[in-house]
Amino acid sequence: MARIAGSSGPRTEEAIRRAGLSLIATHGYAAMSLRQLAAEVGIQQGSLYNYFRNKQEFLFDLIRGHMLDLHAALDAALLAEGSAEARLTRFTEFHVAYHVARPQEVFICYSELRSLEPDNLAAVVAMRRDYERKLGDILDHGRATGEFRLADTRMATLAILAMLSGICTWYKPGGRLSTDGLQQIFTGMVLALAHGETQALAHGAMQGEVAEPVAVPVRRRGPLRAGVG
Amino acid sequence: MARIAGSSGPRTEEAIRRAGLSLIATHGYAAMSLRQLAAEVGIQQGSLYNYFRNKQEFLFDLIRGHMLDLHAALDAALLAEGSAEARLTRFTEFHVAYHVARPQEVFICYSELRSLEPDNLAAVVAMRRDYERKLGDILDHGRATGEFRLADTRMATLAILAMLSGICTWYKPGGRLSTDGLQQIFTGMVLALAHGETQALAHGAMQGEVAEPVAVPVRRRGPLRAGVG
Amino acid sequence: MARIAGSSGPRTEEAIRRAGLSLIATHGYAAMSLRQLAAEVGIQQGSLYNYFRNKQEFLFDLIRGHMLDLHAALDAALLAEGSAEARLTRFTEFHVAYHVARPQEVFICYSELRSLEPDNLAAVVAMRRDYERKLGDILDHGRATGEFRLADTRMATLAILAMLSGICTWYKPGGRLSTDGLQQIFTGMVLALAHGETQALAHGAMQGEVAEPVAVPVRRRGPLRAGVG
Amino acid sequence: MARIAGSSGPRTEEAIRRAGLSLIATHGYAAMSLRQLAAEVGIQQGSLYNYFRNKQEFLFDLIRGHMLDLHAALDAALLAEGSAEARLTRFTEFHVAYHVARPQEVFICYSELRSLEPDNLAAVVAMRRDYERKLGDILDHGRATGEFRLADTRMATLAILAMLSGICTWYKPGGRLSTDGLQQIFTGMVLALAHGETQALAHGAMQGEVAEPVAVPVRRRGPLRAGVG
DNA sequence: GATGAATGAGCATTCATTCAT
DNA sequence: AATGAATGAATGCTCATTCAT
Repeated sequence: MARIAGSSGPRTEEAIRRAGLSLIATHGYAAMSLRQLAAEVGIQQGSLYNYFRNKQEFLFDLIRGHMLDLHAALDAALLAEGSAEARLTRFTEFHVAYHVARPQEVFICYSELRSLEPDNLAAVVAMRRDYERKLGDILDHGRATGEFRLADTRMATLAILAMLSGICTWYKPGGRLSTDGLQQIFTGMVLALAHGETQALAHGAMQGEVAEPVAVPVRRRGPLRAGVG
Repeated sequence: MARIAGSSGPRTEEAIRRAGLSLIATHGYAAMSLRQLAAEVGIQQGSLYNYFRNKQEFLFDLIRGHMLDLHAALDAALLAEGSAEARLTRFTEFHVAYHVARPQEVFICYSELRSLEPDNLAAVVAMRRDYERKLGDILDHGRATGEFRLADTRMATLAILAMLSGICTWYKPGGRLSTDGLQQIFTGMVLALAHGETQALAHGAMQGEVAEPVAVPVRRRGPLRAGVG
Repeated sequence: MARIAGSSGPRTEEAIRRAGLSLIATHGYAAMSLRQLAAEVGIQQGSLYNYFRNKQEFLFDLIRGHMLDLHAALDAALLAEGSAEARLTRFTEFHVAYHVARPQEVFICYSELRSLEPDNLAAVVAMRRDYERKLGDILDHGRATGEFRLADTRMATLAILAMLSGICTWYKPGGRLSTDGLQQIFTGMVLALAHGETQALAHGAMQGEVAEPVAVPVRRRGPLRAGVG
Repeated sequence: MARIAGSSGPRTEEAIRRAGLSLIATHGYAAMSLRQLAAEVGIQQGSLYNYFRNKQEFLFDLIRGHMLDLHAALDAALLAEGSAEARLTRFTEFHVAYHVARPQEVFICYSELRSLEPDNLAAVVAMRRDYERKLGDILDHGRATGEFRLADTRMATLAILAMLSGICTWYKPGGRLSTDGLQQIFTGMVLALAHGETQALAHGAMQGEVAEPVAVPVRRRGPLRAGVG
């Protein structure tokens, strides 16, 4: 009943954020119940509503908060001027480090966009577009200076981001590779991608001429329920 | 009551699969209700159970069916022998074509793994690992023959798959680029990545020596509910 | 689980309506929980939603259904032509009989208007206005023919309806007076009211001149919590 | 935290009473939440409990307080002796004036009786019966002196109170009629009702003999959910 | 006198699922 | 193969109330 001795708003709030992050990353927003969340935190369900107005707002706060942090950290990392290559390296190292440091937040920022209501989604998508643009600017600049040879910088932007962001789907702390190791390997791949396209395109074109078209079955055969009538 | 004139199993089954695919891709498995699904198909909720034993089995059937198709189609595409480069090109073209042709199925195969119950998950993960291995083998082979210069073929496997699979998150039919165009651009990037690593690693190493460590904020400041308390 | 042998939609629906009517009349719409309603009917809460879309719709259906009945029955009762006095007698007898026959429905039609959402409220208020107009027309007609002497037919309409409708707040079947008795007594009062105004107005005016103004305290003194500080 | 500069008990108490009155009159006791009440007053929910022990006590205080005022004011209004007719006129003028002056309090005294717990209800019902008796005594006295011709003074008491109390359901300040106007019109109707019954009864009896019985449908036909199967 | 954080029960509503018809 | 009525548990959320500060 009533306020528990020693209870304190900020502590509870932090616990809610942490538990929510973990539950959403594990089960997904729709599958996480506020009962679970409250239990994880060790409070009653109703008490959650001292910290957010509803479940959707909670999700939005988590995602928006993370995006703000991400932007601020990226801006700090890119502060120092340099060549496009230097900047791309910087970007990659930053992105890898960030994904390794906060994989859950990063993950839900991708996976739970669909759970955002239209207005909230619009706000987040705008922030994401800004982030993409920062990478896109580096690539455009590098192509202009001749440092990079890219057929399509928009595609390259999306490809690099997908490649780097994939890290958070399989990275586990204490794995085979350290953050440093990951940074080096991924920087290598990103720079190769950015530099080498001319040569690669040649290959691609060559192949394109000779290759038979790839067959993609449009429909599966057989009943939905395998093994049943 | 009872069977409506003209109703027919196979037609209904196909409608259920199609509607389910679309609903799960849009809202997610947990957020899709069987009410919605039945309404979309134009039948009563109870009738769905003539086509699957429960919601989980429905999801598993969709994912498993797709994985079977994917493997069969990939094997067909890779039948012709060739250099590692030729095979990587083939793989990339296939993967892009498949993702463009069936983006929803591909998408839920990634996004709804967490909604699978343990046994079902294990089965799907095994199939996915097979798929990854097929790409991994190409990369390993190419490195052995000296065609590719890759620091870490496992990382490269994951990176390439992430890059290519990202397509289904933004691809819309009728966009700026045709399937052909996408295939060429992505083949270019993948080959560049596979070929160019040595040179790139040099850059990475150079940067690595000088660069200040990237700062990643571990915690956000400020209250959960922005603008309040 | 599932359908109980012998269960049947129409029977359940009727039971829900009857139980709902009684619960709303007794406790009020806001204070009636759907748990209570389901328990009264002997089904699970969720099953209620086979019969209405939500609580508000249930209330609206009850009220609207009753209003439709009321209008149909009044029209039938007033079919026979006659003098204004005959019609007013008919109206009164009908209204009393109806209130005595279905006191709960009548009661919630007055008391739960405030629980209706704006659109539903508008629909009901329109029907009520029609009903009032039917009485108003009788009074206007009677004043035009000289049968009635009324200072203000609108006020008389409201006064007569309030007087008659009050019956459902205290009427209990099996009380001192039969329906017939009530009809006669209330017809007498209504006709007296309608006929006698001239004479009465004279009194009113006389009193009005001499009477001291009535003092109405605008505010109570003393603390809210009697007996506490 | 703690006490805000300038806050003061009596001012807050008055604000709570006023806001509560308005909220209960508008939405009903059960539908008014203490959240709403606190928000209206501009304090936190918990602070309300400095002014009442619980929600029920708050309602009871409002109703009881109003009934005390009502009695005191009526007694003052009826102090002067006079004929039954003079006293009935006085009563009517007073009742109308009071309802016009404090429509919300009057309204909840009728509409929220059902929300009172048994003991509180008993106390209020007793006060109300006293009030009715004061009118009943006037009518009985008038019938004894031959001033009034009433078939049933108990019914007349209830009818007159219902008629007059109905005012608070439609009265809006600034309407077509002033308080004076309303007093005159309603006094006219009440006196007509009290005087005229003999003549009216004759009519009623006449009608009663000839009239066909009024048909009251006991049950509505058709489904609960209009327009659906 | 007021706050803010908490409680625990209760709310209307939705869920996947069942099964007699 | 389909329906419609049912279940029982769960959902997100609100409620009146408490009390250390």
